[in-house]
Amino acid sequence: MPELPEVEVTRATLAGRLCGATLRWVRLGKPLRWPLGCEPSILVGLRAGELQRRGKYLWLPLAPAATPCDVHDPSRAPSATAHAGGLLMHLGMSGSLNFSLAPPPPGPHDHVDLAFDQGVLRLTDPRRFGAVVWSDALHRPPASRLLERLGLEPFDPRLTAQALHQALASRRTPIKVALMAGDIVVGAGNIYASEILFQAGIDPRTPAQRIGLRRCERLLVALRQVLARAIELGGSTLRDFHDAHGVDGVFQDEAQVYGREGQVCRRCGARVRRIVQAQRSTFYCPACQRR
DNA sequence: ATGGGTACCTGTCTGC
DNA sequence: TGCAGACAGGTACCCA
Repeated sequence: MPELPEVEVTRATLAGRLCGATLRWVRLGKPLRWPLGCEPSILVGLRAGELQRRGKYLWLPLAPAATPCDVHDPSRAPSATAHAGGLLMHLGMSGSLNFSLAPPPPGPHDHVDLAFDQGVLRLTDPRRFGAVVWSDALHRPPASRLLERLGLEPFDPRLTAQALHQALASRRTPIKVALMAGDIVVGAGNIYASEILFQAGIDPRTPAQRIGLRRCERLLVALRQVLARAIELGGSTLRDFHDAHGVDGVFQDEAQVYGREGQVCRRCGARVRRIVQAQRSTFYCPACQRR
C-alpha cells in the first residue's frame, strides 16, 4: 500500500479540491474491507471540510451545508436526518484515490465514487483491502476504534529518542516488525521500514529492546529523513499507486535496499539480502547494518 | 501485554 | 500455452 508518504501525497493533492465542495451523489461498487456504515443517501448535500491524515488513514469531515441553492431546491436540501460526521478512508494494499471532473465509466476495481459539485473522488482498489467508513466524529466509533491503537506521528515533537527508546524497551520482537506495527510510531510500512533501518545502520533482526538510546536517536533521524524524502518525491509507485491527479511517485528509484535482493549495496558494494519477517519481505545490507 | 499466525482479495510473475 | 504456486505497499482478529 500506500504507506504514510503515499497517503500524505494523496491528502495534499486532494485537500484543496475537496474543501467546501458539496456531495451530490454516491456510487458504491463491490464491498470493501468494512461496510460504509450508513445509507449513502444521507451523505448527499453534505459539505466537505479540510481533508486530514492520521497515520495511513484519511478523514474527510462532512457537515450539513445550508446554502441558498439548497434552500431553493428541496430535493438537494440536507435531509432531516443529516448530521455532521465524516468518512474515514484507508487505501489498504492497492488503493488509490483519484479526483477528476469527468471520470470514465467505473471499471471493475472502481469501488466508490463520491461526486462533488467540483468533481468526482474515486477509490480504485483491486485487492479491496481498503475501506471508506462513515463515523459521526473522529473520536467516536467506528473511527475511534480504528485510530485508538495508533502510535505517534513520525513528525510529532513528542516522539523523542527517549520516548522511542522507552517504547521499544518492552519489545523482544525484531525492530523491523516493531517499526511496522504502528502502535509506537505510525507510517512506516514494508518499503520504508527496510529503508529506514538501512539509513540508520541497524540490522532489521535486532530485538527492539536491544536498540540503545544512541541508536534510537539515529533511528528517529532516519525515520524522519526517509519519510520526508519520500513525500517530497511523491511517494513510491510499484504498480498501483498514483497521487490524486494520476501522477506516479518516484521514491522507488532512490530505494537503497527495498526490492534489490542480490544487487550491490550502493554504499559498500556488498550484496543486498532478502529475508522474511512476520510473513513480509525485509531487505537489508549485511555489511552496513549491524545488530 | 506481547507475539505469532491467519484472514481478507485479486493481479502479476515465475517456473515447470 | 497452461497451470500451480509465490508474492505484493496493510491491519484486525484470534489464540498461545
